[in-house]
Amino acid sequence: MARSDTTKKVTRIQREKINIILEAALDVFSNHGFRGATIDMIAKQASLSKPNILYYFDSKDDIHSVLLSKLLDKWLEPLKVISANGDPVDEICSYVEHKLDMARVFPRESRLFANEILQGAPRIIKVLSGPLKELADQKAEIINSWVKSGKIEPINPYHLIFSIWATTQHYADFDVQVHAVMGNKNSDANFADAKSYLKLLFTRLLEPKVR
Amino acid sequence: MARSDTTKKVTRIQREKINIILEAALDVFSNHGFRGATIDMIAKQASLSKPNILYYFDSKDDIHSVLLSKLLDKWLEPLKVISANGDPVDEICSYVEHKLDMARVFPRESRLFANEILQGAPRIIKVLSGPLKELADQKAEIINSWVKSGKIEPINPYHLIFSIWATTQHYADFDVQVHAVMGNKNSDANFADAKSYLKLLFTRLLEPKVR
DNA sequence: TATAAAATTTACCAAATAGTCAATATTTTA
DNA sequence: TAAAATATTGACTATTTGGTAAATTTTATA
Repeated sequence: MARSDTTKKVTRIQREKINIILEAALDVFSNHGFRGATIDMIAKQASLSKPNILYYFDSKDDIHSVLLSKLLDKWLEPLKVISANGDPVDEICSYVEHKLDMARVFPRESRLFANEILQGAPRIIKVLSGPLKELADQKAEIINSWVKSGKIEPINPYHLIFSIWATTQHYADFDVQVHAVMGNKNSDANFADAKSYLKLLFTRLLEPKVR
Repeated sequence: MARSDTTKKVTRIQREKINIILEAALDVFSNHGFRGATIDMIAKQASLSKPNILYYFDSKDDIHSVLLSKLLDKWLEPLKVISANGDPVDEICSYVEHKLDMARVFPRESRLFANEILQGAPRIIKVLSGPLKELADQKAEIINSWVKSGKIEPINPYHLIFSIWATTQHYADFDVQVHAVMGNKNSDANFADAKSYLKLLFTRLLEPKVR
């Protein structure tokens, strides 16, 4: 059991070192995947010794789980914000914007998540088919109600959600490819372009046509 | 050097075993990533002994490179088909359809590619910034010409391409998440729904508006 | 400031894993 | 069918890696 797990109060050093380790581990896990990462790599990145890392965390798995569970809250949050009351196209576009900002600001978290899903999501499959599914179901219902009331064009709400996830996370998960294709262009300008493109994409899809 | 590398002619057994090994390796690499895969796993999947695998391939890296280079041809091909002469919306929709079919029929290849990109594309970065970029540039030019001639609405062609890649490959790379959210629904029906959704998405984006 | 608690390190171990090699078995061919 | 070429395997090595234990150093506290 790691030192920090005891019921005793957390010291200043524990707080600091745990943060340093998690920060380093996020770097390493997001760039190499779980199996590609080693405790030594994390230790080097954190400028700590390997046994010192294992003084704060039980195991490599332990560090990874802590990162994943911290991530999940952050990851599901933007979807929760979608409200049945707002203007449908605005609500969806805000969601797209929010998700793209996350990809820009938290690319490591996005890749950590992508790595986990790609390997079959062994550690978070229950969250996916539990809380995530419930949240998606709930928002799909809202979207369906917008369709029924004619506020947006008829679409499959689940595939709408998937396409938002896919297009936004792409800029974090596949950024190497994006940069290779776009050349050495300014990354911020690139994100700005992506944002207006995606807002257009989803606006055109949803905006009710004049009949 | 692997037996099969010599200049002598390839025997029946070599041809068969190499295929068996590559097939098994595709399974293992696509599900576990390069570092997560072991030669023992590939050997077990192929029903061969580990030294026997290494009789046909120099190393784990060697197997992986062969898979990657086989994949790249297949992966770039659909984009090549886009022609300046066809109807723009049809051309793009055919491409979307083609890419989605690839995700359905070759999910392992898609995940192999995704794994490689996620880890920074160390082995294929040159292909991305070389042939892939050139191909994308070429097709972007075609798309721009469509915009100029008013055949499609103005959009950034690179982000259009990215969004097609992202939305189609999502169904292979993130299929665990897709299935978790969609429940135990029939996978074929799911792909059919995705296809009509995506065709709608890109048609609405591109179709010139009546003015 | 002396003592207790916390933090860190050095030196390990055991398991996993990539890859080798020589011996053996099988297949092809002259 | 005998010899040559090819294919397969068991036993092995070296390295990497997750993790441990005990000794030492640093920090907090009475």
